[in-house]
Amino acid sequence: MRITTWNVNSLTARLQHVLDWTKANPVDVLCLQELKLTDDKFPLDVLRHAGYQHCAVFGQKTYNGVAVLSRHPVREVVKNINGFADEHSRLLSVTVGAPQGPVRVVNGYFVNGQEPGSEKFAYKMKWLDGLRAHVRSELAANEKVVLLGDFNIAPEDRDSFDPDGLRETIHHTSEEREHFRGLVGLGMSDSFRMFEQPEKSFSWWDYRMLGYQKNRGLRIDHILVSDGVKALVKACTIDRTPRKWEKPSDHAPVTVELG
DNA sequence: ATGACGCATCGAATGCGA
Repeated sequence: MRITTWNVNSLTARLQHVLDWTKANPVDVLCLQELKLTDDKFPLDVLRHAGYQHCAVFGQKTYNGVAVLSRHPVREVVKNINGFADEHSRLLSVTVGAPQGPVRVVNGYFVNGQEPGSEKFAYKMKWLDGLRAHVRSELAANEKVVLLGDFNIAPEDRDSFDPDGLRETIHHTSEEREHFRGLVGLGMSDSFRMFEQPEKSFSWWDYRMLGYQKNRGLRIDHILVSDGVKALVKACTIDRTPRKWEKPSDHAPVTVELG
């Protein structure tokens, strides 16, 4: 069973990439972020035809928007963070009826935050407070929990192409990293770091100034797993292939394989 | 400090991303 997270930066602009990628990589569950479309514009029929019979969608016009595409039934769909009023569509929690037993999948498009000290950064911190409480309750209620998505946090220096030059800038601040460790502290593991990985492994590269060609990137897309999932994890990989295609998303898909 | 690139918005210039 494979579960993938991919920030597509507009599903409308990236639909063909999603179809091409899933044809080559028919993962069981595909979690998307930054749909940038409303629910009524979601290409449900096309994705069903591609094998994703069970879709949960939480869209928004122009910005944000998340979805879970699944080959197995999904149930108990929850939009956004319980008890946290939010104008944005950023979090979608579903239970996937997997062959190995139910897996609670929490798909997030975390707040960017723009700049430390800004209002948007304060919103990011509040959102992360709410998320931690949300994940704590999911862990209390479910043995198998997967928290994945675009975290907009580079957890460690090795997750950035320029950790010294970018120290305490957005995605690199101590507060953001403390929040990442807080999520891990609830009893979750960064599946990517369970395995030996190439140096300078990133999941996002700036469109500008040949960011991808120079591998000036960040690892900000993550898959965290609860202890009940950890024992099943066989691999976690970033697929840079679609980043080389014409008109790519600036993010690459990240996939965890469960045995 | 600014812009660089891409996407969305009713039609051009701007906001936003990371």
